[in-house]
Amino acid sequence: MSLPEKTVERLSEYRRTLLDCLNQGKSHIFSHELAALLHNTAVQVRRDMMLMGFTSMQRKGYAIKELIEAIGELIDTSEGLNVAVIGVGNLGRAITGYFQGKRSKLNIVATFDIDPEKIGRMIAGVKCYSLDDFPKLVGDLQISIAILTVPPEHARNIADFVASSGIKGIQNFTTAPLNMPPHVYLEEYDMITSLEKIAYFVKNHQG
Amino acid sequence: MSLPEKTVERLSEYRRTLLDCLNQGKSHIFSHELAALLHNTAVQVRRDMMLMGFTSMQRKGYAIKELIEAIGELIDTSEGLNVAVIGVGNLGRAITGYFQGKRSKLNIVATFDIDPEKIGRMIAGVKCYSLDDFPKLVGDLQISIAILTVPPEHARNIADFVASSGIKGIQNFTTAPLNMPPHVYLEEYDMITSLEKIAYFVKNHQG
DNA sequence: GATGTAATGTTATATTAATAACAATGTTTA
DNA sequence: TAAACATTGTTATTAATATAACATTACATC
Ligand SMILES: NC(=O)c1ccc[n+]([C@@H]2O[C@H](COP(=O)([O-])OP(=O)(O)OC[C@H]3O[C@@H](n4cnc5c(N)ncnc54)[C@H](O)[C@@H]3O)[C@@H](O)[C@H]2O)c1
Ligand SMILES: NC(=O)c1ccc[n+]([C@@H]2O[C@H](COP(=O)([O-])OP(=O)(O)OC[C@H]3O[C@@H](n4cnc5c(N)ncnc54)[C@H](O)[C@@H]3O)[C@@H](O)[C@H]2O)c1
Repeated sequence: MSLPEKTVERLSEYRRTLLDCLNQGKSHIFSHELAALLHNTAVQVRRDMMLMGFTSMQRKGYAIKELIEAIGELIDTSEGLNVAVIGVGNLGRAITGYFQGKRSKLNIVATFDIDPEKIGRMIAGVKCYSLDDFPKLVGDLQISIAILTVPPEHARNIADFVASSGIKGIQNFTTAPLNMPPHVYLEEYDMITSLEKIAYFVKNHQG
Repeated sequence: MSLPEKTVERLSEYRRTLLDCLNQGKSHIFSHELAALLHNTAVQVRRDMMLMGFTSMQRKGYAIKELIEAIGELIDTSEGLNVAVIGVGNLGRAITGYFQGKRSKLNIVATFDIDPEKIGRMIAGVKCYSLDDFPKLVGDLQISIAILTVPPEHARNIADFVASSGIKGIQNFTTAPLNMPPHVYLEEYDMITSLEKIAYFVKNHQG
């Protein structure tokens, strides 16, 4: 009953692009226009619209404002989702800083570390807590998503700990593959692998 | 003729895991052992082995050292591939710093920016050049892959510029979707989209 | 009002990837 | 040596995703 993963990804991208269009004063957009802005195809756009049950003004294209709202209905929760960053090193700091200032329904409300130098301080605009306080703060701050940017050798233990504290989703930037229970939605991004894949296809000159 | 993308990704992960195994003194590994370390299945491992044409010691498992080398044959080039980071902000610095110290066949040999404060200095251990010098340095330093971490509003122009200078692969961390000619292998990772996807599946409680 | 057209919504097909099925092979043990 | 077993390599099936095909709609124009 839920949308395909790839469609959800595209909806997120559609929305961001549509917000730009709205700011430029556009009120409607054709499937092929949106497709061109995102380097995919008009058919794909229309198919995604169909899957989410959104229907156009016949012959006028899709109403941008309404579409943005419809995507929001699917992706956002009314109060927003609170996010924690675990491990405030170089990457964790970059991510935390990046999200500050972006007003969205995803708010980084806390960071966690074990380095006493960092605990208690504001890091990239967000308070850093001891990881020991995580279970308590999950409840207090209504945290539902954790971004994992700790050293890879600790990733598994920390992920298990975090998951057992009631988190619903994890974004793992560590190179250590995780194994989560089914009630925790896990998304992994392995930067090294991603680059090595590029290397492979560059080497085997796919073009 | 070339391997499926997903297989290439897994090969990279296999190799990293296998290196750990080798360090622990293991010489052979069964498909189900490797699978368990990576939370995928033995069948998937064997199928990948088949696709890359690697064959086991019957009943003894796969020879780890040889397998690592075989994966290297596919992914690495003998001299290694040189990489540039374009846009040395928070994310670019984190990535550059991360790759320093990792000895691998992927070397970040230069960074580029337009901020005069940064140009000419060492940033995260690598010299920062003016983007204007990029076409020249691509040749001098044999750069074949660019990591794009510039502000999204400039991403398209810079990507076009970089591609026209002879780069073979681009890793785009910008939220701006790119459109590259077929001889440039493009990999995009959109962190916002990735998180919004988690939000969607958390909200729709897939577990 | 018929005709052409530009766009949509939906069904059908093709591609890609994951999973399952299973025969073949070597190993151990009786 | 035969039977039981563990493990592999490969082929077959299923699932997920993207692409294509096409009938339908609304409107413009003659
Ligand atoms: N920096 C990058 O661009 C990059 C690229 C690819 C992968 N990664 C991965 O991201 C992770 C973080 O990378 P980084 O460069 O930020 O590393 P880092 O060393 O700068 O940061 C790690 C942080 O985690 C903290 N930490 C250590 N143990 C902890 C624990 N038990 N609980 C909570 N916090 C703990 C450390 O105090 C430190 O602040 C690593 O797993 C790395 O493999 C990073
Ligand atoms: N920081 C993150 O964790 C994060 C997360 C998601 C996406 N991103 C994306 O990554 C990109 C970089 O993010 P950041 O947080 O590092 O931003 P940042 O502002 O810290 O860094 C941007 C850098 O690009 C340089 N720059 C600007 N114009 C340039 C040009 N024309 N040529 C070369 N360099 C130029 C700036 O001088 C600066 O050093 C952005 O597109 C952002 O959307 C970052």
